[in-house]
Amino acid sequence: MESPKLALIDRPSLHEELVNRLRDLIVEGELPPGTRLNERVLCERFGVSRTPLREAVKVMASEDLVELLPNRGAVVTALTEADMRYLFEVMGALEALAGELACRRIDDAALAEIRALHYQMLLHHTRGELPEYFKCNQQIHEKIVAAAGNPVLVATYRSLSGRIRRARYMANLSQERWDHAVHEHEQILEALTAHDGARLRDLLQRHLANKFEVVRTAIEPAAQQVVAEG
Amino acid sequence: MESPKLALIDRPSLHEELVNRLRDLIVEGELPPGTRLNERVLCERFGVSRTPLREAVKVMASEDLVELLPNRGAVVTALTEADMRYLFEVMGALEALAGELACRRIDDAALAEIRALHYQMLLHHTRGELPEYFKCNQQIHEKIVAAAGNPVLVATYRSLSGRIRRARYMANLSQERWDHAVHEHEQILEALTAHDGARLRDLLQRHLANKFEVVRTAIEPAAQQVVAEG
DNA sequence: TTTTTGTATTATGCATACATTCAGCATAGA
DNA sequence: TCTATGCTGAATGTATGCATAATACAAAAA
Repeated sequence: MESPKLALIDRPSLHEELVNRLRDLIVEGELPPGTRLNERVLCERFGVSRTPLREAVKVMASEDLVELLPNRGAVVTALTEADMRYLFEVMGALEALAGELACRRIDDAALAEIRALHYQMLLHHTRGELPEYFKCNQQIHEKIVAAAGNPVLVATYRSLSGRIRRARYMANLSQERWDHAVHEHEQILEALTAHDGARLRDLLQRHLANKFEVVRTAIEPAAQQVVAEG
Repeated sequence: MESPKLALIDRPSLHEELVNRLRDLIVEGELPPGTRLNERVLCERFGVSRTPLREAVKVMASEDLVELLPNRGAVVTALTEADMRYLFEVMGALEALAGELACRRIDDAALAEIRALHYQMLLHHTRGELPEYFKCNQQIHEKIVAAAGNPVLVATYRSLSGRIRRARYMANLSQERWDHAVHEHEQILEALTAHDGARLRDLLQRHLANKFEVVRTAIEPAAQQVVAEG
């Protein structure tokens, strides 16, 4: 009698929980780039001691979410336009790979899920509900990556994606660009349905490149703000 | 008068140093997969207290070099054959991207460096010096990735590469496969010299796929050993 | 003999205390 | 008035202490 996996309670350790909480604070903009992470303040805020907090900060530093200044603690990483370009470049390659693999490996259930998300996204588009649109959009991309059936790919993608999600929150794209993005998603769904790996690869890579353009214009004012604060 | 960067002494913090040391121990096989990391033992070994050691372990866990068992510490991650395949799949995509970008962005100096490494590698091949060959090989791939001029790509590649380097150490490839790998490298250098991005992309991706086959056969006995220990 | 339960030991998780470094400010000298 | 130097406070880096969870072993019961 051994079916342990189901009953396993995985209570996340404190430092893991802190990584998540801190990541959220950064993504949601409560800790904008350049902010210094004061240990005492954060300890009081979360009601924990310094040890797990510091462990969390170190992990976040290894993920480039914060930067460690020797003897001066950690500051939230500020993404320059160049950094964004680098990130999108790599994510483009990862999504391209994901698309190609997904076309080979995806099953009908997963395809149906993505299709459902797609039409829900279309709805949000016609209603002009930008945040909900972004959410669906993000989920579709994650599902495609997941459909590739490669856990390393998923983890790598998620890590990079987490670093630009902050920029997504402030993205305010024009109606024209929005329409175009939706059109690209139509094509993406077509290619995936047809299991046309080569086409999906190209579509996703170009889609990412366009997305970068959107974000690029969006972060410019924010970048200036950071400079002003620094 | 502000040219500070040159004089900056960046003494790596203790936990960073520990990450490097521990990583080396894992890569060199002194801490084989499945080994439990006993904090007290490691603290005595490195002459540090538990705090920085624990920070290092948490960072390594976020890089999947070790696995955290709640209340039972960390164990060195055991790579299954499937894990290796996943890793090579993603690294193949990254190297493919690197190759394409490198053809566009590489300068003559970097190209000359890679060429020098290449011929040194050939020398080690003809002399049958496997470890030295691996070293040159690894450096060539890293240089190509670096030539792509994308720091995110470099960091991502390095992280994944670090996880399979252990397997490389025990790889014992046949003369036939070795000759073939060298031949592939000849073609890689050709494509890079010709700045033929599309070709280099294909070459690198196939090269990685072949490399996986080599490593795959190499890790089988090791995998069984892990099972026996567990 | 096998299984189960209780106890002791050990190691981890978290909290706290000590040491060191850095930044800010004030003061003294030019 | 401006600059440089020394001091003070505060925050980080490191070490250690305490509580708890897990493992191993032993003993008892089936």
